Amino acid sequence: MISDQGTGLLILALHRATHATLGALQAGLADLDLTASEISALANLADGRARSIGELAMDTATKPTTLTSVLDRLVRRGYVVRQLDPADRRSFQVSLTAGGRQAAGSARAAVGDIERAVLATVTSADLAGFHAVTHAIMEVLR
Amino acid sequence: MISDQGTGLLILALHRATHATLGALQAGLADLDLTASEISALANLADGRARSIGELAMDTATKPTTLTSVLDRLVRRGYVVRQLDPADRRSFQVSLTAGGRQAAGSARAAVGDIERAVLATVTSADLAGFHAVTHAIMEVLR
DNA sequence: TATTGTTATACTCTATAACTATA
DNA sequence: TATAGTTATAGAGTATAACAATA
Repeated sequence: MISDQGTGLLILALHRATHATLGALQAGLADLDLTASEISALANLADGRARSIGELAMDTATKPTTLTSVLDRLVRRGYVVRQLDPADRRSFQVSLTAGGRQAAGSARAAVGDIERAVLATVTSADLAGFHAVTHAIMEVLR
Repeated sequence: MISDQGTGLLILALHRATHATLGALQAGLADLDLTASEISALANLADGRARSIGELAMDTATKPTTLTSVLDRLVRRGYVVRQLDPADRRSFQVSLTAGGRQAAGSARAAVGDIERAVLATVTSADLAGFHAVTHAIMEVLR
């Protein structure tokens, strides 16, 4: 049943779910000692595609200035590398190292574990609706 | 179309949408000079119901220790009050002041503005699906 | 001139552990 | 003993503005 018509409950539910998943991910990946932002960066990079800082900032909905320190830590731990983009030497291409691929795999797996548990209890129409709403949010705020 | 089956894309989409709305809310409420956590606390209290710190922590999916400083600032600005719960004097009842009701109303309105724009572009089945998924997330992580 | 990303700075968010008061 | 919330502490997230290098 639909009970909110612009009351803000949709956004509050969104935020609650996000906070809850971030907390669970940090707990589930406690042995890797990763912060929420580090998990988010790794989970996004887990597809193996190299990205500029700006692209990664868009993917994680953060700002480049935030990513600087997140990436500094991931570089220090040997999980990612920054390589100058030959095509635009103002910009870096960020990619995973071999060790980083393993950590990113764990992050993506932990995210996937939560997701599978959720998918087991909703219909595919529900899932499609969820994606439609999050997509609409990004469009509205674009 | 449904393209993810436990790949983690659902959770990544959730986090992106949250970050995007928090950024937009802070920008839209710039004249009130509120942080994301303050907006979240006010938006939750906007229904007028007094809550214990623990309840508010559950509503916002944060920890009581985080709320201490958030509430300190809101108290200092005259938006909320902490009153000892006579029924359990270890605990506080947090509620809005008159000024706080106004600020909370603005926060809830800003949240509602985004929500209405989103609702205008999705079906009610999509919305129901969204709620089913966020609810399932909270259940899975409970 | 505009853009990419970093640096510097100043707050805010967050967790853990220790603590106080109450149950 | 257990629970509600605060305090202390330390590290991480965030924004803004200034900056360097490149386009």
